Amino acid sequence: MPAGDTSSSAKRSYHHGDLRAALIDAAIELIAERGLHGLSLRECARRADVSHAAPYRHFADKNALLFALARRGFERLAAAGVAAMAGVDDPRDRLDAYGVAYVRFAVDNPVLFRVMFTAEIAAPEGEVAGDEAGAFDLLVDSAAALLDPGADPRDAAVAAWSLPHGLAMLVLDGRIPAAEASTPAQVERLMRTIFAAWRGPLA
Amino acid sequence: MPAGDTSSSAKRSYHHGDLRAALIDAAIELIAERGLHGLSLRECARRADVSHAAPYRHFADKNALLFALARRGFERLAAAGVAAMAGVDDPRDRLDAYGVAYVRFAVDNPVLFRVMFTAEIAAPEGEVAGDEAGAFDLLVDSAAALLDPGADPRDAAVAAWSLPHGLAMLVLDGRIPAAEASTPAQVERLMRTIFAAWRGPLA
DNA sequence: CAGTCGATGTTGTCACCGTCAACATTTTTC
DNA sequence: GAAAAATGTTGACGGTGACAACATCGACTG
Repeated sequence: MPAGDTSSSAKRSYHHGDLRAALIDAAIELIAERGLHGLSLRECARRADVSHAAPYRHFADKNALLFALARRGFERLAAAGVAAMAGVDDPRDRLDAYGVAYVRFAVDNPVLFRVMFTAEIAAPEGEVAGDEAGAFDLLVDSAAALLDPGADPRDAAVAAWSLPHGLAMLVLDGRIPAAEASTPAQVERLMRTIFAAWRGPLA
Repeated sequence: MPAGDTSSSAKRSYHHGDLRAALIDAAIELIAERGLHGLSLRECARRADVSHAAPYRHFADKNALLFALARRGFERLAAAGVAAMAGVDDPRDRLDAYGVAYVRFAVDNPVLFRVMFTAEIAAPEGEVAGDEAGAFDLLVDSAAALLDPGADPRDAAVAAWSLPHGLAMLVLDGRIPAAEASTPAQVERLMRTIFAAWRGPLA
């Protein structure tokens, strides 16, 4: 082979190199462009310069690809939550920071977020979901830190998850009037206002 | 025609009678059985004992059918909210009642609720969405009643919407541990506990 | 270093789907 | 009672998910 040609027009000598990752990236692009129902394995294959059946060497079926997207999303969300709470000691501030990071993640990664919480995406045969449970544990721990030692922190954790989750969903769906949440700055202000108004009762 | 035969096996003399409603019912059934991506116009037609292209006399396309489902959902949700708040005078109790009714509606009508908040379902050409804005106004009014006259009630309304919305979504997605929300009674208790813990700061 | 074998990519195929056009039948309207 | 509008049918087309059979590449093994 004369020279390593990385231009997009060159044929990748039969094997692709990292088709799995290319398919995931193409899927995110496609969903961003055409919506979830506009995703097709064949179009992903086309964008990866590969034949229409090649994806089946990396994903058992379309659902498996979506599951991989969801998993990537949960990993990044968990990382964002941990990062947001790092260095924050006050339990209430920790929950606030988590909530703000949660909504921000959703706004910044609308495709991943929607896929993460799209039902009908089941874990393929051998896979285990685990990641979202981890995120929930993080909430339970933070909620436990600001309740009486004897109280059950799970209800507080559910509340602490429901509010940012609902806000994120409504913003993503455009249900919140545009005047309220059209720019990122407005979204940020909205989040902080709501969380501030809501943090009181958990103590 | 000898006698009015309403049995399912009899052919409805070319015209169906109320195909539009039959298609909507079939769609709800189908989604309940196979999920949103398992919905197909052809299968709906089959279940209505009608040819595969007949639905196009009542819906411009698949999206229009889904939009009709969503609209039915918004109407019923609004009715449930109004009914729940009827006779409740205290503004906080009104918001509580709305929230509980909201989550209950979602749990009782998972198919409608999910379709209502599935993005990518746009209003067909001549249609207007309006219904969800009405639901939002209801929240704003209730929130306004318990704030200082000068304060902007919209943030409170968004919060009052986000919490039940997020809770409903998480329960529907099975994200809340089964031990927390497996039976309707548990869901009801969870809702009331959360709303009770959260109602304080709005005053 | 040759040969084998698993991983990866390709071609071909099938059933199903959304959508349209052309045609048939029924109901309504004048 | 005929014309017109509404409703249902048949047939076709391109796109899709999924599978089977085949081709090629890369890595290990003797």
